[in-house]
Amino acid sequence: MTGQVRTVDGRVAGRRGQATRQKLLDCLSEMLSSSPYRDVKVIDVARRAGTSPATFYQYFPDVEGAVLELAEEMAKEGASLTEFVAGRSWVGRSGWQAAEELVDGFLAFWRKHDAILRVVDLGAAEGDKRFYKIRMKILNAVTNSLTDSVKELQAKNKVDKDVNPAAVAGALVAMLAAVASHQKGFQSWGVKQAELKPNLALLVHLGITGKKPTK
Amino acid sequence: MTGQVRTVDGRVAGRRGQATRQKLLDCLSEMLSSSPYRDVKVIDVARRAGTSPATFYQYFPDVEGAVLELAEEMAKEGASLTEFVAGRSWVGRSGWQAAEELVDGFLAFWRKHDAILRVVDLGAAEGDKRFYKIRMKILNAVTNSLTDSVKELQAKNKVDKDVNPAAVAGALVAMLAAVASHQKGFQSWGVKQAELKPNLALLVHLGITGKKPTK
DNA sequence: TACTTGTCCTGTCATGCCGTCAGCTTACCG
DNA sequence: CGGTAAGCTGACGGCATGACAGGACAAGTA
Repeated sequence: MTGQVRTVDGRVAGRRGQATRQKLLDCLSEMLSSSPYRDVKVIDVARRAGTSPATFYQYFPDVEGAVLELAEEMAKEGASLTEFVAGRSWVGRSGWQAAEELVDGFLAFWRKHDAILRVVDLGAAEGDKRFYKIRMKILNAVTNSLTDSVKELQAKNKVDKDVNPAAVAGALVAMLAAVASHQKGFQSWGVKQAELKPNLALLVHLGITGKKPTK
Repeated sequence: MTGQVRTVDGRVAGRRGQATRQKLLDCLSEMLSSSPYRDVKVIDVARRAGTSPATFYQYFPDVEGAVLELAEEMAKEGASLTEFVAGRSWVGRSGWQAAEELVDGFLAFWRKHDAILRVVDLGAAEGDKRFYKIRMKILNAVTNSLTDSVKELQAKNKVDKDVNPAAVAGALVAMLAAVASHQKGFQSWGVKQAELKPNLALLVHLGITGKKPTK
């Protein structure tokens, strides 16, 4: 599709160029993890990458542009979240297992990419369509899959008709995302990591099936 | 307690000073609603308030400092969220009503303060203890109240013993907060405002009581 | 080896925001 | 009316931004 990586002024980036570009992205990612988004400056990223601000501007229009690039990378990896939902059974013992694995996978993914996800979340909440789309891309796979699960259960009369599958699925996914980005916050309520997971799985199971899980 | 409002250099602010200070806060609030947090500059806020940057720095150490002030204001108002939970019964028909009203109140509060809440969320997620505390202050009231409700139901053997009340309450509150800040996002999944609320209430009810509501 | 070509990087510069200070104006009080 | 403290701003050094032209470098060619 897009194929070649291009600089801001239109040239195609070669081997060396792509390396510097990637190094800048890596350094930006580190900076995002260690300092507030608002304080991440082009000059700092460039310095850390052992290059100059001018070089940065050759590959990205601004900090936000580079962040979008990072986010796209992550979104690709996020496709793997689907495997925790697609084609799973939500009845009986396997339903509980599905819930547990979904929670596990979600929290792990979020923890791994927390810095960039914070920024994506902010951008999306501020109404920036580019960030919004990326957030969708990550969450859609899971949400749609869960939506289908609920619809199926509805068809079998195992879930009430007045439940809106998309609303429930979306809310559960939002819950997982929110809990994941504030994982530390739960410790101050006296909730430990290990305790959090089964309780989240319980909520997911309850939400999808309307019933308590059989463990 | 604190009593007087003070300038950065230690003087007490009088009538006129407080007015300017408040005007700066108001303008900052507007700016936060209309442009990305990263792009909110002191000079813009000052200009909008019809004053100079130097004046801004007389009352606030920086943009973040002023935002904290706004957040504190909001947190005070957030205390009113308690009324949607404290002393409510979660059994039978009134349980459903409690869930519905909690969801309603929460969404309304979030929609009203979305701009500042975005920033507080970001700050908290980035590990800034000041923002973190404010977020706590708002959510704690609701979370603790819900936690108590679950504990009560557990004491009456209406909820399983292996449920961690704090974890469930925290997760539900996080869900409400997350859904509230991405309300627009749900529309692209084909979920309308009006449909969202009852489904959220359902999830809350399921989470607290473990049972489907009787409407 | 010398020359050419296109990629890659940086020095430099105009612009604009940051954050501080000295100093001016305004309000209040005896 | 003079003193005092509050209130505001112009001005300034410092730093980030973003654009450009030109130098460094690698690879291919003769």
